[in-house]
Amino acid sequence: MPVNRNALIRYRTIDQCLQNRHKKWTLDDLIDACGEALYEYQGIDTGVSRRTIQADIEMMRSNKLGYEAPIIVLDKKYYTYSDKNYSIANSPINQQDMQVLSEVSGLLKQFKGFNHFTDLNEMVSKLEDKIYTQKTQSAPVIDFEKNDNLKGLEWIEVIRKAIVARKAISITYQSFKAREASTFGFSGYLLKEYRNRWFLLGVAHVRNQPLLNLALDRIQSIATHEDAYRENTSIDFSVYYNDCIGVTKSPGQRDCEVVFWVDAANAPYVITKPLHHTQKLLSEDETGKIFSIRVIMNFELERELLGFGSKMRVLGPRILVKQMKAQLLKTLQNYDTEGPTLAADKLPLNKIDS
DNA sequence: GAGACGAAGGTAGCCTTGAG
DNA sequence: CTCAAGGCTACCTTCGTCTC
Repeated sequence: MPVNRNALIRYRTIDQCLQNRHKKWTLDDLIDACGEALYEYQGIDTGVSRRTIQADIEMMRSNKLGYEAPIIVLDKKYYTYSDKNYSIANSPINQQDMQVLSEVSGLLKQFKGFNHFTDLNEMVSKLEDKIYTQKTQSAPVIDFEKNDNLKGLEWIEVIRKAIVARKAISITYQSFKAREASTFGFSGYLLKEYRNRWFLLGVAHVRNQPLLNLALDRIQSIATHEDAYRENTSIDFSVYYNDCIGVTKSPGQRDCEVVFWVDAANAPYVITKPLHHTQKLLSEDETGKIFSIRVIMNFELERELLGFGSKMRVLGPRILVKQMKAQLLKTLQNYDTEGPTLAADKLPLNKIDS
């Protein structure tokens, strides 16, 4: 909504007049006050018409500028605010913005409960907390895990725009394994967050290239690309990650039943925060509980399970048990045998050591 | 950089409506 | 009858774009 400078001067003047409750303000008083203000700030000495001030009051009363000023007329001629604390200058962000945020928050709420929209729950809570903070000017009451220093966050917006506009992009990328960065055309389909790290799924413009998963922190630059966007015709991303923990997944990989035991003290953590939405409780006794999940075997699954250390034992499938054993043996060896060390004077001094 | 031009938006004036 | 509110429209101003 375009508002010119003169109009803003008039709104502020009317606001200041109506805040001064020692004087009774008629329409003519407001016209005079606005005329004076325009002369003072803009050198305009032609005054301002009755109709213009009426329109200004109407505009201030409306929500078009987010003011919704409670202007009332007493005794058929005296203008005042019904709320003596009201001022158009009080809004930390304008009320229209607030309303838009509230509406968006309400809209996102509708998606709560759908599995593939679970990420939105978090966003809605963040949004609501932000809005609450703006409304009350108090400190946030929800603190979310975040890592502002994470590399690659700057690419999120440019990638999101490219996906929405269905435009191919040119990405310069260097994986942790690669010695040198390479540049290629890319059609992005999905931005995905896992454990505070962002990934981009799509296809590189190389012949017969399968679906590729790029970590945003390894992207060095993004530019526009002349190639036509390659549409995603085969993958339904709303269910693509349903059989998987994390983001690592190769095409054609089949899920399997992973069975694991968790000790009695830690089982409640697994019950209240399931490793996967397919998690089932198979059996329990006083020592612990046995669960199963149906997922594909990948790096993230292994890492998740290893994270429980001695509190968990994988029971199946056999190949995973073997892998876990091998990893844990290697972990033990890392502590037992001669390995990398840090000179004593470089070690941080912790109270707990002394 | 200056001037011409058109589009968009702002303002004024006239008018009607409706409440008290 | 008075006055606030608001619809309609002509005119004015401002701003961006184009051309020289």
